[in-house]
Amino acid sequence: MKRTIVIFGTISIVIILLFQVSKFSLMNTQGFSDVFLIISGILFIALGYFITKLFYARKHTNSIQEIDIKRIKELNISKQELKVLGLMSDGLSNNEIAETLFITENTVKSHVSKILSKLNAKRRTEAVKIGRDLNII
Amino acid sequence: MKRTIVIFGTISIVIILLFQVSKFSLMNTQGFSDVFLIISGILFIALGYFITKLFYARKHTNSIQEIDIKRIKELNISKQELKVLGLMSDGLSNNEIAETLFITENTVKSHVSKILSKLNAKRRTEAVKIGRDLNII
DNA sequence: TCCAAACTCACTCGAAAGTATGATTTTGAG
DNA sequence: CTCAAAATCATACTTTCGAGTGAGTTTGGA
Repeated sequence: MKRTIVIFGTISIVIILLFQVSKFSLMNTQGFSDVFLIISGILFIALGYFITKLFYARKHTNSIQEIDIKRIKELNISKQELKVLGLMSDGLSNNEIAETLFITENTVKSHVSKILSKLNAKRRTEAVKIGRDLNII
Repeated sequence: MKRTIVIFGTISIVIILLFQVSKFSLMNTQGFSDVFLIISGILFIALGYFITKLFYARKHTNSIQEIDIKRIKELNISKQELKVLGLMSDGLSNNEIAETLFITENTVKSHVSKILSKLNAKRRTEAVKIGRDLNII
């Protein structure tokens, strides 16, 4: 918020200054100067460039997919289930997941089953895909 | 290539036109006009905006991980195997893959087996993970 | 404290997945 | 045209998954 205000304030000031400088230059010079016009144009283009870059940078960092906690809660997926899902997406077998989490394979199986039903998936590969698409993993 | 030339040509023309219009307007008007200056500035800013957006769009599509054809050849993965791998990563079963590609499940199995050995994976989920990491899918 | 949800585990059974081997047909590059 | 690689399919066998059911234990919040 604060940052937004500072940035937009700065931009506004720069624009106003640009216009003022432009006006003075044009008014005080009798012989009109091509060079000035070109410089002025370039400055404005540069301004457009920075503004656009700013917005793009913002959008970009936002789209670097952070895990969607809200959706996890909506789907009623528990902590342990999420861990299991993550290990599934790493390509581990039920047995390997069991060893990683210090639980039995049977327990892993029951977690997996619940994950599949909650994500509406038929297979673990599908669950992983859905999990990825929903930004859950 | 062609597209690049067209785009840059267009931009060049627009810029030149803008400068010409600016010059004429300023020379023919005795009383200097604020309105004109503002419009001119906005136009230039818009130009900067479009140019920047163009470059960003290009960079962006490039950074959206294009498939690494070189590595596919290094790993000696064939076309059909790649298709199968892609369908695996979509969470399809061997049977579904078979129906999608109009081949039998047995054939799919042999493809999958080859993929697993080529990617050094023990399971299809692992193969998918490796494939993703290597930008093969 | 009490309870629902989460976590844990087990057992069975059927369905997928994966291995191994071998054989035939297509295809593409030289 | 030729030949190797790719693609196709099959059969038999093993392993892993996943469904379904049931039940004991933890845990966090009202």
